[in-house]
Amino acid sequence: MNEHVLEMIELELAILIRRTTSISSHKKFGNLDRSAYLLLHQIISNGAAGVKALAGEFQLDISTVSRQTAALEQKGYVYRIPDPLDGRAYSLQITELGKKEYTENKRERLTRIVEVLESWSEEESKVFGDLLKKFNQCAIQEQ
Amino acid sequence: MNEHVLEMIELELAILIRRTTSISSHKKFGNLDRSAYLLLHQIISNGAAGVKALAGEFQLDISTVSRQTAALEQKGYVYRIPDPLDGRAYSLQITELGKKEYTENKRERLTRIVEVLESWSEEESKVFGDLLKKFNQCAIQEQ
DNA sequence: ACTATGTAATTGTATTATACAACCATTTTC
DNA sequence: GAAAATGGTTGTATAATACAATTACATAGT
Repeated sequence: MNEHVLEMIELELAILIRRTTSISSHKKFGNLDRSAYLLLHQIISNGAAGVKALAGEFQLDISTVSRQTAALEQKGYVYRIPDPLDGRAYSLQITELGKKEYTENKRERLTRIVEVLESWSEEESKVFGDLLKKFNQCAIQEQ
Repeated sequence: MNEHVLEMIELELAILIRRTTSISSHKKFGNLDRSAYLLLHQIISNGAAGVKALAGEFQLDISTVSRQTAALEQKGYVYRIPDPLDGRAYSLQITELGKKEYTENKRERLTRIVEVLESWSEEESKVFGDLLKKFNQCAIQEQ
């Protein structure tokens, strides 16, 4: 593989992440930080899940996700369903309010993306999306 | 623009950033966190620069970069050159040790990228790199 | 059946990256 | 030359995270 291409990917990823994280932390997008947003996404699209499963999904420590989900519950975005087979466990289910907040947030994020991609062709955007998705999938298979 | 494509990009970017930041902070790559790595990159490829310029480049607060560069100096990766025309200012220049550390770190990062892109064609990788770069450029023009 | 060990989750504590505000020392402007 | 602006540092607060200890329940081995 061409070294130059790899270097470009490596550098641009680093830059992307640097810039995006400095925007998103502290000046959080709407009401939800990135963690909260993705937790809600996960619960909405893959159904109720426990803390452990969510932590695994994002490669975060369970304690971190425990606090994050507690915050979501406190805001009324999710609620707990005790696991009928296991007295220790429960799963987190989305509420209407949570769905609303997620959708609102997603709209804001999309607006931002649209601005950035203003000058892109449909084709180019599609390729970019596909490759990002593929990259994420490949990345999770590693490690 | 097709809504579905935008949603995919938005989601995959969020996932990418979530995963990558949880890997890189706390389990930092080698000796350099992402900030330090990009600061060294910037100094190496664009020459000596002051704290303010570096902060602008990464959209970080000056105080943050001041501390980060102080840490780099303390480790011997950069040194200060007082600005001959302005007694308040100076620029940060890379040292041999800094260059070495950067190169070493870059190699580790590349190794990781190579693993992820193992199954990708050269062509696909190139397109991905180009689009990432374009995305970053477009993103900086906004905002 | 009882004890061991394992496991889902929470809570305590420490660290790190960050921002904002106050400040210091110069430089520029009027 | 005084006032305002500027480059940089330091104090302080916050947020996200990890790791360790703990709690409460579950499972396995004898």
